[in-house]
Amino acid sequence: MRARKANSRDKILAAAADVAREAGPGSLSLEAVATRAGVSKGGLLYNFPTKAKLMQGLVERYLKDFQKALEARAAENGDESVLSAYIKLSADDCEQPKPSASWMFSAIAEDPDFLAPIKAFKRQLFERLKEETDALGSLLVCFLAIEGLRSMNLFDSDVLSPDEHKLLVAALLKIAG
Amino acid sequence: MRARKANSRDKILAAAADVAREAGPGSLSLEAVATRAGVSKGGLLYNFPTKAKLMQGLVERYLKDFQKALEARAAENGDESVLSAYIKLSADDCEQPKPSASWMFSAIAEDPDFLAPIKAFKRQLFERLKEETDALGSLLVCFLAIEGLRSMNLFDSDVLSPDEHKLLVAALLKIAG
DNA sequence: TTTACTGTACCGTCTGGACGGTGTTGTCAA
DNA sequence: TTGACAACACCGTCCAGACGGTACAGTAAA
Repeated sequence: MRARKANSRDKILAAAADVAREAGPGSLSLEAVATRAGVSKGGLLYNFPTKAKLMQGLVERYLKDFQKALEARAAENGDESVLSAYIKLSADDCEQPKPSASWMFSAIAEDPDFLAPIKAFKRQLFERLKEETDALGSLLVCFLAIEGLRSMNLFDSDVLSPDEHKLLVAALLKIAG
Repeated sequence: MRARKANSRDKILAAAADVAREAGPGSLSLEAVATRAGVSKGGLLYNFPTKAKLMQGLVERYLKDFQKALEARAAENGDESVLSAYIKLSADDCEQPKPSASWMFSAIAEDPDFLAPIKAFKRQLFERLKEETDALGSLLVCFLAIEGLRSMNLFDSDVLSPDEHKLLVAALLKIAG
């Protein structure tokens, strides 16, 4: 059934992210994912015919979720700018000490091109933010700082204390206006 | 001889970085590195007994070079702050479109712990910068923005135009005071 | 003689993927 | 209504190839 299939796909994608996070990005094997998802290797290959398709699925799901979350934030307070929504969303995302996206490293190791959709999305987001604001300098600083925050979270590099994290977000929101 | 050995080590490390950049971080095999370095596999294993030692060597060389470059920048203009030196150094580093450090992804794939020295160094640098300045908010924004710049360069994500790059650096230097 | 390799042969392990099955579900003619 | 059949979702096994690492014999310079 379609429902059954969709469930399996989601279970598998979640399992892949878990394996990458816990066993390390270099240990993301199909067998490990299958075991983790409670599916046989054959079943995994049925849903994702190749490892490349699995990676692609990971990227697509990530992008879809991110876009949805951003849209929800932006719509939540209609008066607030997209940049503010992006700042707050990223701040929340980066609160978890364990990076939820270490599967990205697996994808890069497999083939750096897998991240192309993410790069494209980011460019698009930047363009959208540029249209929104007239202070390009401030936007650049904010955008890059968020990028830095996400990067640190991804690398599991806990340089900032919680207080500093809050202070940074406040400063960015102030710059964003 | 020591000179001969040291040369071989450097050649091998450079070759490893090249292979990671050109063939992709997931294709960093000992054989590929040996071939690229113009060394036999036996010779490679003579200099780096395991792949882990090779990765470790890569990290150490990177850190040593970075520290030296930063110290040189800071000493160049004695009146200038370390933060300014860090900003300028990073801006220059990130001017090359091709990321010179994609070997980092290979190291992460092998074992995320390989990056521990880099994290420690970054924490240390942050502490040093905190001592230097009294405007913590500004420092946080600058530090994270640089982190974002480096991250984008590492991921080969060319979102910023050269003009925007310059504008950003100027804005950061202004914030840094 | 020691140092710093070269070159080759080889081993054990792991991995992606192909393949042939199996049960369950849906469809449709009789 | 029912029985045949097909599509779906998945299982379990097997295999060729790649990889890290070992072992060892040879060699050329210092």
